[in-house]
Amino acid sequence: MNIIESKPDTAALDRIFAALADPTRREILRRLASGPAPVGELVEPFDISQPAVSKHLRVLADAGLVSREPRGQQRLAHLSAAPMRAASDYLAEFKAHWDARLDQLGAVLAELVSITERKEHD
Amino acid sequence: MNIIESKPDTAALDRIFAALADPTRREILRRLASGPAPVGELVEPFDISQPAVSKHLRVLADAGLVSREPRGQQRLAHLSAAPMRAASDYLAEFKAHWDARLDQLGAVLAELVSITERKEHD
DNA sequence: GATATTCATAACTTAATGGTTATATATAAG
DNA sequence: CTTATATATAACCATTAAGTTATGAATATC
Repeated sequence: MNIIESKPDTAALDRIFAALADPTRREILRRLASGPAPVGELVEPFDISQPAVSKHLRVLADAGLVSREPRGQQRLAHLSAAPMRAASDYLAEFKAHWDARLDQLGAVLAELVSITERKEHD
Repeated sequence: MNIIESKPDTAALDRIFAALADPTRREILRRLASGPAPVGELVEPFDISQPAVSKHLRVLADAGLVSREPRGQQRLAHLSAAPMRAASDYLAEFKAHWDARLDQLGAVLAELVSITERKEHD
């Protein structure tokens, strides 16, 4: 079986979605999108302790969403967005359904067209 | 502020991602993608109790991912995928980062910068 | 080498999650 | 009207999660 096309094992999706379910972690990811940062810098914007941020970073790293790079006495966190693709691919399976209202709209339009056509045939 | 373009409040994203973080719930959603189903039918494929499934359905409903329709003595669960769009939109912010080649390029550039800086300090 | 800085880890608390069994409620069927 | 079926809810248990404070380990600085 082709690794490239294989579906991600569900445990990986578990970790990715769980990591994304926390607003602090999403903020951290957003910050990292603009470049790597040491832990201290990631603590600043939040009203939580440094160990709390370190724990969030561990959750993100376990999900594969950040990598760590020792840099002197600090440890830079890098965004590693690749696993998000698995999450995005999962959601894409439902795209057809979240356009359902468009489908409904389509039905309404079809009905209107139908009515219009009937009128035209009067 | 335009409701249509407003970003989803973070609590909504919390619930959506958390709902998606459980493999049983993802299986339920996949089943519902092929049409509404009563609770009993959703229990069958799993080795867990009916109340457990009812609780999963409540989590999914709280996230807006399923709606319930009483139908006689059963309660049909319908997929309601619209909120997934918010999750998908969130992930889309990172698309530029999850391309593997861009990641590698980024790493290479970082390395070059690192080397350059070291040289500058010589 | 002593001290400061940066971060991780340990130990703990509280709350949330996912499961269970037992039971209640509502509708359907006899 | 009684009984069966479908589902929800309650009460409980074990595990995980998110936070805390205290402390340890590694690196930088004086």
